[in-house]
Amino acid sequence: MPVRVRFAPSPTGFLHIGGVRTALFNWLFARNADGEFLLRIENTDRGREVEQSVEQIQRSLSWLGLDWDGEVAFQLDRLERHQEAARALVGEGKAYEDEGAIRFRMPDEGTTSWDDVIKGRIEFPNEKLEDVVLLRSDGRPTYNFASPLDDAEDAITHVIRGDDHVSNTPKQIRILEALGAPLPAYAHVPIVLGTDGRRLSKRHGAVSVEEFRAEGYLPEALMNYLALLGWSYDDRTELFPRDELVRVFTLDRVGAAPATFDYSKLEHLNGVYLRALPPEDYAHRLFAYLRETGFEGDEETVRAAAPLVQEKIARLGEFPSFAGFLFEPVAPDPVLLDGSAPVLAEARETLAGVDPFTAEQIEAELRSLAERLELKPRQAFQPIRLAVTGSTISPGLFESIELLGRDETLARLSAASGPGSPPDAS
RNA sequence: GGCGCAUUCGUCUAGGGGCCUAGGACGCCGCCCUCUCACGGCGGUAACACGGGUUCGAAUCCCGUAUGCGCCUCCA
Repeated sequence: MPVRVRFAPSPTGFLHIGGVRTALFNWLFARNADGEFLLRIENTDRGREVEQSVEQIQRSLSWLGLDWDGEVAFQLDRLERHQEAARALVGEGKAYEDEGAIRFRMPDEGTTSWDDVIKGRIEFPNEKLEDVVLLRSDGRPTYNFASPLDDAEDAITHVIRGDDHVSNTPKQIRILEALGAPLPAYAHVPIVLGTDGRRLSKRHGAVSVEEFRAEGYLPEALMNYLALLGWSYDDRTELFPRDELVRVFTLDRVGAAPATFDYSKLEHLNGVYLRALPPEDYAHRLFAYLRETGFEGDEETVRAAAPLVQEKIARLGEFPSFAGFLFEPVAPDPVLLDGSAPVLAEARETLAGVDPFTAEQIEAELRSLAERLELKPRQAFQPIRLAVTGSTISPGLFESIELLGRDETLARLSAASGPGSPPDAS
């Protein structure tokens, strides 16, 4: 029997990073087995439905490269079949009417159990299973009825979902049995916690895929990180390109304990992916990202600056604060510039005569200038960096100067060394 | 409260009776490289929740306790 899994979010908001990980595990499992990955929207609670969320969910999955098979399904579209099934159960005495709603008759004795692919054997005493509502009085099915029914109809072989569904599972198993439907395998993946040890929520900084995207994370890095949250291949391998992940992923290596989301590790991994990009790709993706976020620098300069920042930043979103000086005027802190006027004036003079105006030539001449002035390289270069880039942190100084161009560089040096700059120039 | 699940460095994890004086990664600290920041290199800090068993031997098996999380909705 071919593997068939589904990701079944409710359209109650954006795709949360914990949900994405569940989707990822489903997708990896399906692709690894050459099976199918379906997307089903569980919208039986119309009241909580959030507009645009279905589009957003699809956009987030697509961005991450989690492609689904077939059309997106909507639970409510199968309303008739749900009602039919409920009526049949009532007819067989397995369910009964209760003030307009239909309830399922759960067994009172014995236990219901299954071998969870991730958590092992789980057993529930039947006396704890209440008679769940199948159909609300308005005729709409509830989640615990619609979900297993749809799974059966879609021939889902493995239900891979968050472990907050563990206690629903025995109920769904009983319903499926009453329906005479085959049981899928269940794999309950632990939830993702925020840094405060609580379930990840909006309190924890970025949690939606869109936010990570906006901050300049690469989808492949996020995927790699998410895969490592609760799953591991061995005791040392951490870098998994997408295809490799698909090849080696197995459910039995998913851990049973909840994991805490670690932003700094994600950032580290993102930096690794960013640095590994071929320079052309890097420039291209950097520019595409900046455009998306509304940054208005010209493409030529962005592309030229790309190699200067590739080794330096871990998120594309750091670009503006790091290389923004190439696109807009700077305002260096006069206090930090105090006493630097002489060096800056000398540098200005030197740079006025550098020819050709290349990083290599600029470096050579500024170094000899430092020597002449008997200054250590950093003593000479730091004020220049400040004057030219407006910050004590910047890409390589000489490359930056070359890119900025001679005129602008000289102007900035003048401005920083000119009268009125140092408060106590007299 | 009931039921369920979980519990190895701060975090993600390796580990499935002797290979563990517990390995890797992120973070953190120090040193080196160095025009700043990063990268890179080297070194360091740091964990088997607790208590009982089982066994010649337990991080690994069993029981209990504690703690955390989840569910207990005509939510999903």
